[in-house]
Amino acid sequence: MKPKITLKDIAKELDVSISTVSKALKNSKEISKDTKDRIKAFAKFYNYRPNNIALSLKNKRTKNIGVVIPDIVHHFFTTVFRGIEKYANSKGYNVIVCISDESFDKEVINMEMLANGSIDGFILSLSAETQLKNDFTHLKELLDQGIPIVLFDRITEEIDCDKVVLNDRVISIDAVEHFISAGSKKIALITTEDYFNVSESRKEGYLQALKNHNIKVDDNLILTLPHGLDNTNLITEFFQNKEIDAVLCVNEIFAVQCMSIIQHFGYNVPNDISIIGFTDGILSKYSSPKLTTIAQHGEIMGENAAKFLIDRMESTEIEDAPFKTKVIDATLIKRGSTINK
Amino acid sequence: MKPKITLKDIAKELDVSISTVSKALKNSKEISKDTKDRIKAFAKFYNYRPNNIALSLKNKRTKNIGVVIPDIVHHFFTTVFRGIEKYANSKGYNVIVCISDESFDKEVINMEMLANGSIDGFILSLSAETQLKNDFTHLKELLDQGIPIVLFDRITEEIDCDKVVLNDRVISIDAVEHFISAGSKKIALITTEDYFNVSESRKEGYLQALKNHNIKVDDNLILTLPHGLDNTNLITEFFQNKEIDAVLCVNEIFAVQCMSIIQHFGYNVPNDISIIGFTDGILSKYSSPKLTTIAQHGEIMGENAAKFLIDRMESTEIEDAPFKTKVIDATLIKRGSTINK
DNA sequence: AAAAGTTACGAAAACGGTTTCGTGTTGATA
DNA sequence: TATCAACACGAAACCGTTTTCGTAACTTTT
Repeated sequence: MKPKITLKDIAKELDVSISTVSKALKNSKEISKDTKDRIKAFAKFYNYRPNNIALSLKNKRTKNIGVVIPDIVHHFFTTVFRGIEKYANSKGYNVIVCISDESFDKEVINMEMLANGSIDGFILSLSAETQLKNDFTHLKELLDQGIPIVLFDRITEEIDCDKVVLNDRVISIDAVEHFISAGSKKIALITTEDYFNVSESRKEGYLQALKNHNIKVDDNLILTLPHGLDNTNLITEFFQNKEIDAVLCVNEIFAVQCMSIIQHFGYNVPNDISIIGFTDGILSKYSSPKLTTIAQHGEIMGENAAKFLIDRMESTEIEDAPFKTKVIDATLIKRGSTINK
Repeated sequence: MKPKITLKDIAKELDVSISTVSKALKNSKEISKDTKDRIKAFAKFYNYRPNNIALSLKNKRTKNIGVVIPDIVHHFFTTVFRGIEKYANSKGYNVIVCISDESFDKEVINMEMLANGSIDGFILSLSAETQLKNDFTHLKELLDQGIPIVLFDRITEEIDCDKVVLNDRVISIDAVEHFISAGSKKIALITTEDYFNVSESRKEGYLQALKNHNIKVDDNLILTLPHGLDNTNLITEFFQNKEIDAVLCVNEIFAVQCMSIIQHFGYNVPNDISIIGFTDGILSKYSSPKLTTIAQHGEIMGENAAKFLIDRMESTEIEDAPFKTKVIDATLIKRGSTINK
């Protein structure tokens, strides 16, 4: 066991001062070539590496980013996280993850914990509870302290900061129009309770598309599911005694559940009923038929969020740049669960 | 914008020394009640929180854990991670994640980066490349420096440290015996290349079970798939012109791919061919029929790994405790893809 | 009233770096 | 030979804590 070596150790061993060692290792021309060579050789031999903590304290920056997400066992968030990690790493940053578990308190506690010096900035997607409570004082306080925040996907208008979102509304219109162009008229929507701004936008898009094509909205064709339960029965019920020829689902789980139920009733997907889901995850790729889905490009969202944050943290401008919102274009990936002309 | 307040700020403002402030906030009885009250009130008002970095430097411990996993967009690893995060958080630790992306170099670089003071210990699952190269010098060096490491799932015998693994071999035997007890005789195995020790153990279990029941091993019934490609064609080919009545797959993707292909051939699952896969993820739950799977209890593995690490880091024993290996019992979850008596 | 013990606080070192500034020694210049 | 710049290095401050130790100013004991 050989403990980590410090500047002090090197200085003592070579009988020079700590400052000389520090300068030598940074190749300062204040130090003679001879001394530099001695010190460098010694440092290399003992595998000297500067202590990150000491550097953080000195530089008042940790090169750590805090990422707070509601869930990690979730395809979309993991892809976003991968994008964040990738970009951050390429810029020399490390990523500390906290999972809010959809809880307001956990979100607050974790962020306060990290804000006391552990990180230089946050990337965050709001927990369900936070969105429900509409309480963002914790975010405001952090911004007040000068800690930059980037919100993605589950954002709020209440907070002025950089944001990365999907064009949920527009892509929903596209999806519904994809149904319509194949002749569908009775288009259903399966969504979650509205306090998620993303669900809201998707519903808006759905309604807008119907309106654009003079299709009357039928509230019976909209199913709003509660959060976190097994919804199989509700969905089964929903499809009974209804004429439906297409379904837009706000996630791929609903989509694949629909598909099972529909097929179980003896209908054919896509010929009798077409399906589109959000999230181009593993379920969509391995179902049969494969699901037509809306790819959210989580990795790109993550990269963009990380870039926003790092740019802001590293900006030396006296005047802070205005906050930006980046809209990522979702893509409709046409596969076997829809009729694609 | 109100920047973070420090002990020094409080001291100057209240005209006392820094040490007095520090002691007062820790409720030291060296300080008079009057002074303590003044300082506490002031600190509370300005929302004073000690700086984590300064504490880390002083205490020589960061309360950060480094987690290095090959992939994050992967059900098993995310569940393990959730377990780690949960337990670590409950003990006041934060988690820094690095994704090795199955690359040896990334694994090495990330770990060396973090080892310079950023973390107190590692939890790690080896990258594919590392297992292939069989080069563990980076781990040995870290252990040499006194940094504790816990390995999970993708481990190696070469390194002496705490480990958390699944009883892959035994559960594979159980799975195959579940097939046999339903009358299956022609049992196939679909696995990945062998440098994953987990695949190896699963194959051993498969072979052992056949042996136990005097079933002759047929190499044609074992399909070894390369890593990272679309294997649909290989699997389709595999099933052609063969008598197979059961398939054990080392992951749920293979399992669900098999099921699609089998059903596409017009066979019934489970009546004609039964299927069992590893990983009780989203695919297994939402396929039809639902997959009989081997639940790996990732969350429990994660909790155990975190507990091992934190116990070791916090142990004050002079003599280090011997390294332990915790075997997590997998569970066979019987669902629709097998005949369950 | 002198000695001893409390009380309540401050000074300073330490953690491991970086960086500014000062300074003794050299060699070149006037 | 006195002056000055260049060179090569060290001292010390600083980042924000904790903690040991020293010490005035009282209070208590004898």
